[in-house]
Amino acid sequence: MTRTARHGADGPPAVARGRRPATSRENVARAALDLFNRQGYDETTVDEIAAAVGVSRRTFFRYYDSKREVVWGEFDAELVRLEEKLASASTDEPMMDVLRRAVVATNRFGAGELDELRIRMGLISSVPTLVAHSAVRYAEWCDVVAGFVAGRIGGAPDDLGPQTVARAALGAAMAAFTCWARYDTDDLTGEVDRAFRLLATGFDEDRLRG
Amino acid sequence: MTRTARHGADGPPAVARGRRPATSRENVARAALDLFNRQGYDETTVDEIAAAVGVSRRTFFRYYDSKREVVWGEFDAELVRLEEKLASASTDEPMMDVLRRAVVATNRFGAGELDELRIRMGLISSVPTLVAHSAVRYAEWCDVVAGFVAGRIGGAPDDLGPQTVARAALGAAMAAFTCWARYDTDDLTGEVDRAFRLLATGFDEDRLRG
DNA sequence: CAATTTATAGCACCGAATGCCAAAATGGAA
DNA sequence: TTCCATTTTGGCATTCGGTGCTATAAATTG
Repeated sequence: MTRTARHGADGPPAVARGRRPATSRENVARAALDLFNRQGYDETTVDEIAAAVGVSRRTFFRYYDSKREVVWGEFDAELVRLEEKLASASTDEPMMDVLRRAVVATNRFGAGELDELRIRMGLISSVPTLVAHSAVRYAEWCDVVAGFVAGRIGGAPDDLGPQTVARAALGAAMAAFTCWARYDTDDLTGEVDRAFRLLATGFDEDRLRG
Repeated sequence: MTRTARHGADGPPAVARGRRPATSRENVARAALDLFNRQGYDETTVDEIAAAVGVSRRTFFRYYDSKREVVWGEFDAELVRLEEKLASASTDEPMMDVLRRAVVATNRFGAGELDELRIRMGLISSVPTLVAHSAVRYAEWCDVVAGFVAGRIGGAPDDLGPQTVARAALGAAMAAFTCWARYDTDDLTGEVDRAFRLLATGFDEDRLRG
């Protein structure tokens, strides 16, 4: 991260020296998502976003490293929360239960955030460029889960066991998210919960039908 | 696919009219992989690949739609084989057993192919651009599996059940592949088999340790 | 006012990718 | 052989995302 203190979450407020920022990450994201939503992701150029915000193209790239990153918002923070939940869980609770509850917990959103989240997830799961980029972001998510699993069963996070669990868990989470984003169900956490319960039963065919 | 008959697999041989191709997909792939392997993917420009093959940059893009596609070789054909295996399986055999055996079967490679495959998989799982693109390719794989699962348990391929199984299965396959590509084990199918058995037992903790 | 700090704008540049058109190379028919 | 249809190639212009560099604008502090 080469981002300045202004964009980060930590550090003292540090009274504003120097020139004031012309906008904010939130502002840029709002303008960009609005354009993506109206005219499509690929049909929206960085120049247009910058113009909509009222800054230069070069400045856009100081707020977001790339056009695709805009859609991901503050995903980093969610990763940290997941890691904390997993680390603080009781070692008595079965591994897959801990995992399910942690993923469910990190994906609770207020009613006000759901609309924007649905737009974001709809884009991420349908625009090829963003589908592609999601693999990079989700790899970080996988690393967190693999680390947790390795801690539980022993061995390295890169071993087959932890890797299989982590990537399969990611698959379950992605399935829940895309189903939620596409259909009208408001119950995101419910979908996540169901997906992880299916996963933990080894995809029992009767349960899948039920 | 806007590719000409020459590159496709079907249609009559159709005696060569017109100008002869200056090279072939295989040729381009060999030259490209060699360069990727020696100097890195990002450090290799399309111009270099084209020069190595002895064609123009523009012609390179007639053999492969993009630089990243080169690494994927003839992945399409493998998809077709997977679909056939799944469709021809006995309906008596448990779903997850069918799936495991089909994936194992479509990933048997001769000793001569393994070295190149390891290079391909090493790139796919380590170069960010290719990690990203893998999501697009693997989405097609998921569609095949989700279709199979939906056929077994009823409902639409887009429903939560089939999507969860398909994406989790993909995760297991990816875990097996990356572990195989990184370590020295020559037993690719063994890794795939193990990953899918873990998946089908719901990640039993004892089995994971064993 | 001057010095320092921070953010911005603008420019040049690179590489991937696409559309377009002319030229080369081949086989077949007149 | 000559002409034509066919197919591939090559080169050019263009678009777009992304990066490095530099000058400048705006703000606080002394």
